[in-house]
Amino acid sequence: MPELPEVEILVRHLAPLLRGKTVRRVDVRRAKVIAPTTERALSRILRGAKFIGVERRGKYLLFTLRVPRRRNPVLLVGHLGMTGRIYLLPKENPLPRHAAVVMELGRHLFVYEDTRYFGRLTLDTSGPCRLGPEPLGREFSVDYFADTLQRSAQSIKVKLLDQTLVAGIGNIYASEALFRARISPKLPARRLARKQIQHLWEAIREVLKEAIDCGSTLPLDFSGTRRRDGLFYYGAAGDESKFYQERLRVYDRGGEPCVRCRTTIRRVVQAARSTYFCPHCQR
DNA sequence: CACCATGTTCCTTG
DNA sequence: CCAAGGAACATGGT
Repeated sequence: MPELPEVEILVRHLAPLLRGKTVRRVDVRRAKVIAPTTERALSRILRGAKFIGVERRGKYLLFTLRVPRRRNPVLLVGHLGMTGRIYLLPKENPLPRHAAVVMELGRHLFVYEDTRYFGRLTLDTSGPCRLGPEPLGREFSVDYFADTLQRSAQSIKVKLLDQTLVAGIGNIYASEALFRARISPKLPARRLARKQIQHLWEAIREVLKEAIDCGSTLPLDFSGTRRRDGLFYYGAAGDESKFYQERLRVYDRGGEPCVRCRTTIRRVVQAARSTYFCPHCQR
């Protein structure tokens, strides 16, 4: 899935394109992704609604729309799961096989496609309501981070994936941040020293900021017409994503030498997910 | 066929 | 009650 940086880049891309556009028609092709909203309800509320803005919260996309004859704007919540994509497609182009929700907007279609259908595009706001603070925001202080970590026996890697602790870190950036901070992913959260917590806090912010900077300087193509799909994250096709992948220091580098000490990078499984780390640099 | 995959939620076990 | 681990969700790539 896109983690925080990928969603941030997508939101920045979509915001100016969507602002002022009116939804003419809503086509739900996979009911699961709008649950618990029904197709009737989604269609009734969104038809005639106009996009005001798009924001990101953690890994969620928040679309705000003004609805005719309604006081308050409506919030449409998106989450890309592992394989979700959102882009505008010229009307004459064929729809992708796994188009889950399609909205007609003038000459373009708003397409939410998702091969595995793990993501969401819904009126249900409970997802983003459960999130912890933004890692790049004011609320995410070192003190808050330390207080929360001291109360958990969970391994620090698994803890970083807890979206109620801090929102937006996923499997890739959890490994990357721990490598940067030189902390073992297996260390129980409560056993981190204050200095390590400070380092990890900085590493998280640096890793995320650098990924956003990287994405915002690349010439991304969001057209969705194969090849480069605009999502520059790990696993995407195209030269840009290769360039991006090279920036990851440990993720998916099991068996390769550590860039700092040449020790072989190890892959371990924690909470059923892969973790990559350098057993020498990270103790 | 085997195993792996950017995420979240739910269930079981201890 | 809580934490931890695993399965489920669904599809595709290697």
